[in-house]
Amino acid sequence: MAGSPITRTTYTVDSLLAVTVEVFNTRGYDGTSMEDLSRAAGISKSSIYHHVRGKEELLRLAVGRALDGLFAILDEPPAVQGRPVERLEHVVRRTTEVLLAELPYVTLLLRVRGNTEAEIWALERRRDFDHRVADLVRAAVAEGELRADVEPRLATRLLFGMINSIVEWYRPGAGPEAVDGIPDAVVRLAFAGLLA
Amino acid sequence: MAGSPITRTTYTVDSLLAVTVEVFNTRGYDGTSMEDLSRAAGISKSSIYHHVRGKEELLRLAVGRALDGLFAILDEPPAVQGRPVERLEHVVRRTTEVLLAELPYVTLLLRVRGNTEAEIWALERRRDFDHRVADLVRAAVAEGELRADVEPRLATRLLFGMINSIVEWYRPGAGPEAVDGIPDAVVRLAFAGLLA
DNA sequence: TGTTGAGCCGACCGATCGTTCGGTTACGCT
DNA sequence: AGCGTAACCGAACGATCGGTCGGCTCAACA
Repeated sequence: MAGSPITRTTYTVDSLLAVTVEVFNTRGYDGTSMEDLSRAAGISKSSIYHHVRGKEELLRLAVGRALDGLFAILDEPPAVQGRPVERLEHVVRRTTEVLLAELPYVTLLLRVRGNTEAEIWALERRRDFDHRVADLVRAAVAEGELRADVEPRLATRLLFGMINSIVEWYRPGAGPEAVDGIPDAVVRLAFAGLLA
Repeated sequence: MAGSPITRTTYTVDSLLAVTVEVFNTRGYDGTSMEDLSRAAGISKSSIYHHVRGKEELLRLAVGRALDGLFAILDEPPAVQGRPVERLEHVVRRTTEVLLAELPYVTLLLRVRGNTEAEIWALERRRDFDHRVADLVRAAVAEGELRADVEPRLATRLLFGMINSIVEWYRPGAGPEAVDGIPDAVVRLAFAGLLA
């Protein structure tokens, strides 16, 4: 009932967004001009305005997609039932997986600083996500499952700082097997540390 | 032989740089106009060009300062002698301390993406730093002091991703005692993990 | 006290910014 | 075949960009 089964040469909002996010991530949002986008998309600058209201809407759509993926994790069954430490491990592993699956969108999300209205909205949703994870860490500490000599809020920040830093260096390419090792490594280092 | 001992109301390159870096960090480098800088510094736009060649030189000076602080760590005695795992722990702790001490400059450094010449130069120096730390991790693994089931390069990236993420949330204010806890927490989580 | 230059200024430059607008093309539907 | 409109275009808009220029001010010094 949707798109034609034949060749598709025209842009949808989604396919335009995919091109846009790549440019945003390499040039930076402020460093990207609408002409940069038009050149990357292969259509004229003014044609972009046929699909979206403007530059900031492209940003809002992109970070919204990343946030939707991350928040969906918190509603997955293993994230809402069981021992807190196991729920936390699930969230940690799945967050890493979603970050890798939606890499360009999450990358853009993590670079938002809050200068425009869309960015402030994204920061608020991110903070909400962080708070819900911090609650999980607190619960695990209360159960005696996690060390109590590091503040839960601080531990949460460092933990997700580690996960989020993946966007700084990971580039897909080799194959799907390269991805699989990363969530495991994250969970191991996060819970058991570097020491042998 | 240097500056007059009396009141100083005029700008030096350093004091101008301090103002500049704050603006760069809140607005972003591309999002900061020279008029933004002139407004924050309280002098006219053209006066800035009396102190520096232009916008990019301000960026180069700022990230250079951050890099100098980080590289100095690798030359400290505890970083060059002793068991690899102890040398690594020293580098981890000191990197966290330098990051906190030079917070605005390191923050700016970590946001560089490599679009201008100054940014490419900064990225190259960062990569050099990372490689030297990764060598340390490899040495510790070879000695059997660190777990061997996570690739040294990956472990290094995640470890320093955790440290570097501090710039995303830490804001000085409360007092010096708030800072002291962070390097300890980083070392504990990095080497021993979250588990109780 | 006359001179010098560091420090600063307003006015202005060409280029580029995000956006708008009127108009053209070509495909889907009847 | 003919119509409607999604998709696209070139040209231009005012605003703002980073940077330049000639000149002003005033403290330091000979």
